[in-house]
Amino acid sequence: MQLGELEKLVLQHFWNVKEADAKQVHKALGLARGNSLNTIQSTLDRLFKKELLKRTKQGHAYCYSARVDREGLIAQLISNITSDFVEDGENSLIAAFSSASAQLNDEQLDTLEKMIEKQRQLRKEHS
Amino acid sequence: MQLGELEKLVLQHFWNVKEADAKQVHKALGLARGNSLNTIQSTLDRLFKKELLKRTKQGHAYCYSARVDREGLIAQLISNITSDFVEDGENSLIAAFSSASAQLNDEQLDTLEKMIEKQRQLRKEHS
DNA sequence: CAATAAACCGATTGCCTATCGGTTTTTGTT
DNA sequence: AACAAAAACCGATAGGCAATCGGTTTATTG
Repeated sequence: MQLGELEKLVLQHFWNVKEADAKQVHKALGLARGNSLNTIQSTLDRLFKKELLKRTKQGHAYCYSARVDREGLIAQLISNITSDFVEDGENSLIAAFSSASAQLNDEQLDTLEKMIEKQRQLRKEHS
Repeated sequence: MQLGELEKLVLQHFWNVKEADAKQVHKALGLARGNSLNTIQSTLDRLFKKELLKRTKQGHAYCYSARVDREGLIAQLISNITSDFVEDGENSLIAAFSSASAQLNDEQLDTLEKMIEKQRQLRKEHS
């Protein structure tokens, strides 16, 4: 799945603002870039069709919000882009991690390990 | 950097065969797909320009070989695709790892940790 | 210095994002 | 119910890139 520049901006916006309709997104992003409201609408629609945003009719306008969080999208993008190069189609994310870890130096491996610990910790707290 | 289907196939080929010229790649991949030799040449050239293959004049023909290994390419793709969504421009690979790890379950975190250990082990052996 | 093989150039197609104008549909109001 | 305003929807265009090749130029080699 290919993401254009505007699409990325819009996604980032929805990781900050819970929800918004086309007009609001236009005001927040489009005006500064000189986009028409229509351009914003098309982009929202494309992201909806890609299942990255969800929407509900709120009165007259669609109200959009993120369907995936930042972490989820990143994981999905990694899987997509690397799935052709890794075995284990079941879990191309793990496989990609594994491959990419070869590029890290010792210090970075440490960092990564700490992140794993932090993840585990987060989960304990949440349960 | 966007990779097409044929480009991916060609890259994979060069992770198996050290080096080859256009004619050989054509024989190995192109014929089965019904590609002309020219199509293969264009693709090799595009990959060369993307700095994913290197080449040297060998007699009359260019002899191509991989410029990045599988792990390096995967790491690069991850960095490219995620750099717009992660802080730490210095190290979008680590940042991407960190983000994506939120998507893994406990078992997968274990797996990942074992991979890190394996990496460390490999390095000890190599030194 | 020919003959041949490969590189190089340019054109076309197809797919996708970005971009809008214009038309249709919906909604809230009188 | 009729209408005005707002939003959705449709269709068209432009631009970028991979894929695809035909044809021309250049280079190699006997």
